[in-house]
Amino acid sequence: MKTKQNTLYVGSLAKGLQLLKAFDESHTDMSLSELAQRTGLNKSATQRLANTLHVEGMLDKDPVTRRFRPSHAWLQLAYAYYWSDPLVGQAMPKLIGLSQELGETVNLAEMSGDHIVYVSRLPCKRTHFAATIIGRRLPALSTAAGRAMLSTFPEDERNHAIETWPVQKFTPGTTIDRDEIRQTIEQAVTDGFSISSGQMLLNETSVASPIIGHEGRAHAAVQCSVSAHTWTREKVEREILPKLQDTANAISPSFQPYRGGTPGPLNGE
Amino acid sequence: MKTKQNTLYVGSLAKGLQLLKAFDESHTDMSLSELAQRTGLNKSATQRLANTLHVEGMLDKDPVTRRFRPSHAWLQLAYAYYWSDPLVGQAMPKLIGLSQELGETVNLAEMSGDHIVYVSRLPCKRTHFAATIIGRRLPALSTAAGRAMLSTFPEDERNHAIETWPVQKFTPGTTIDRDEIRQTIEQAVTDGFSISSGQMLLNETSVASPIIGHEGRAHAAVQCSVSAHTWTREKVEREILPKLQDTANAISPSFQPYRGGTPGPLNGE
DNA sequence: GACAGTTGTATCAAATAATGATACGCCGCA
DNA sequence: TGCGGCGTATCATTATTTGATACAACTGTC
Repeated sequence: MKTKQNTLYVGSLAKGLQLLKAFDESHTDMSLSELAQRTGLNKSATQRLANTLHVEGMLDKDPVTRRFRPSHAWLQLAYAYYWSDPLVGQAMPKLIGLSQELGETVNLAEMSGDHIVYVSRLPCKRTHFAATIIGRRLPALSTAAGRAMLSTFPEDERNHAIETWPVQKFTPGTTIDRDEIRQTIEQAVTDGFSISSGQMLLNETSVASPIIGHEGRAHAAVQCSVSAHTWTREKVEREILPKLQDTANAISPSFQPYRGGTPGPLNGE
Repeated sequence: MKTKQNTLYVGSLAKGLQLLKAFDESHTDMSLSELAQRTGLNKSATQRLANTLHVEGMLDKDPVTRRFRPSHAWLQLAYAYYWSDPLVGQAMPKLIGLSQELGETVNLAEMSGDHIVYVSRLPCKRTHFAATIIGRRLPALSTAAGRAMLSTFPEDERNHAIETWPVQKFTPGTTIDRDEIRQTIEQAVTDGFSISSGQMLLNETSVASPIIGHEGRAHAAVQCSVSAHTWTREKVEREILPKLQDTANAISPSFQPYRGGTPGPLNGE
C-alpha cells in the first residue's frame, strides 16, 4: 500500500504511528494479532513495528500475556505538549483560581480542526471518568465550548462550519439538528457565551466562554460543567457566568496565537 | 549508524520517535535545523521524518516560521493512556474527593523504572507551572512519593535502589546524600508514609502514602503538596495524613497489577 | 490425552523504500 | 552586494524493510 509515494514521506514511521493511534478507550491493551487486525498491517510488519516501539519505550509489554499497552512515555509527550502550548501557561493559574471559587469542574478546551480537545481539566465533583481526563476530542458543534468559539468566527466560516462539520449523538438529548445548532451559536454571538444541557451526559449543564485571541477570533474556551439537578439555567447565569467570563477575559489579552503583538520576554514561562 | 541491526527493529520508526522525544520544557518548538542538531540526524533524514510526522498530524508546523510543535495528537495519546491504566480509573474519583476534602493539591504518582511519573494532578492552589501538569518525571529517590513506594519493596531491592538509582539537586535543600535518603525511606518503612520538605521547591512540603498492590508491593502513591509556610509537619500529620492514607488504602485492595487475585469480572472500568 | 486452531517468535532472499550528498531559492545581515 | 544560514527538492545507490514461511508455545475441545 503506497499511502503517499513521496520521497519526503517515510512509510515505516507512519505505520508505526498507526500502531500508537490504534489505542483508545475501547482498545486499552492489545495482542500482536489484534494490533495487526486493527491497523490492517500484516503480522510481520506489526511484529517488527511493535517490537521497535517496545524497545524504544513507547509500548509496555506484559511479560505474561504478551499484550501491548501504552507506556508512561505517552504522558511525557503530554508534558512536552503543555510546555509548548503558550495558552496553557497563561491559563492554568487562572483556571485553578476559578475552580476554587466555583467549587465546580472547570475545563480548558481548544479548537482542533472541526473538533475541540480538552487541554486541561480541573474536576471538582465525581463524575464520568471520560470527563476527568485530558485529551478528549469531541465534535465542536456538539459542545458548548465549540459553539462559544465558533461564535467568534466570521459569518461565512461560521455558516460553513454549521453546515459541514460533524455532529454525533451522545445522549438521547444530544442536538443533531443543524438548524437548532445554528440557533445556539447565533445566540452565543449576541450573548458572548454558550450554555447547553444534556448534550454529552444526561443531567449535565455546560457553560462556555470564548478566549478571544488574535483578530477577535477564539481558538480556545473556558468551560464549566455542573449538575442539571442542582443548577437551573438562571442560577448558572447568575452565579457562574460572571466569574467564568472574567477568567476567559483575563486570559485573552495576553494571548497571541502566533506572533501577534510585542515580541517581548515571555511571561508564560 | 546501526543502533540495533536486528531484523525485528525498524530504524526509521525509532528515528521518528527521536524527533518526538526531542521536545521538552526547554525545547517547546524547533526549526528543522534545531531538530536535526538535537537528534543528531542529518538534515535530509530530519526533513523526511518531520514531514511525515507533520502529514500524520503528530507535529504542527507554523506556516510562517516553519517551526515544528507538538500537536493535539499528543494529548490524545495521553487520553488513550488513561484508559489503559487500570489504576487511574480506580483512583480518580477518590482523588477528587480527597482534594475537595483537603482543599490542597493532590497527585497520583506511579513508579516508572527508577523515576516516578505524575499520572494525575489535581491542583488546588496556584503554584509553579510544572507542578500542575501531568507526565512529569522525577528521580524516585528525590520525592516523597518515590520513597513511600520504595518503602514497600523487599529489603534487598530497596538497598539496591538507594545505592544505585539517580538523584538530582533541584533546590539548595534537596537531599543528595544517600545515607540521609536511606533514613527517610527506613522511616517510611515503619511509618507507612513519607514526608519531606523543600526537595523539589523551596517552602514546599510533600506527603505521600503508598498504594499497596500485588504482594504488598506499591507501584503507585497518593501524594499531597502543601506550602511549608502555613503547614507545620505536625499539622500535616494531624490533618492531612489520615485522609491521605484512607484514600490510598481505598484504592489499594481493588488494584491488581497484572493478574493477581480473582480473575473475575474487572471492576476497574 | 491427542488435535486443531490460534498466537507469538524467528529466519531469509528479494526488491522496495529509505538514504544522504547535492543543488536551488529565499531571507536577513553586514 | 555578497555571505551565511535555512527550508526545500531531486536522484542514484544500496542498505533496510518486507512478507512469506516455518517453528514453537499455548488453549480449549472432543
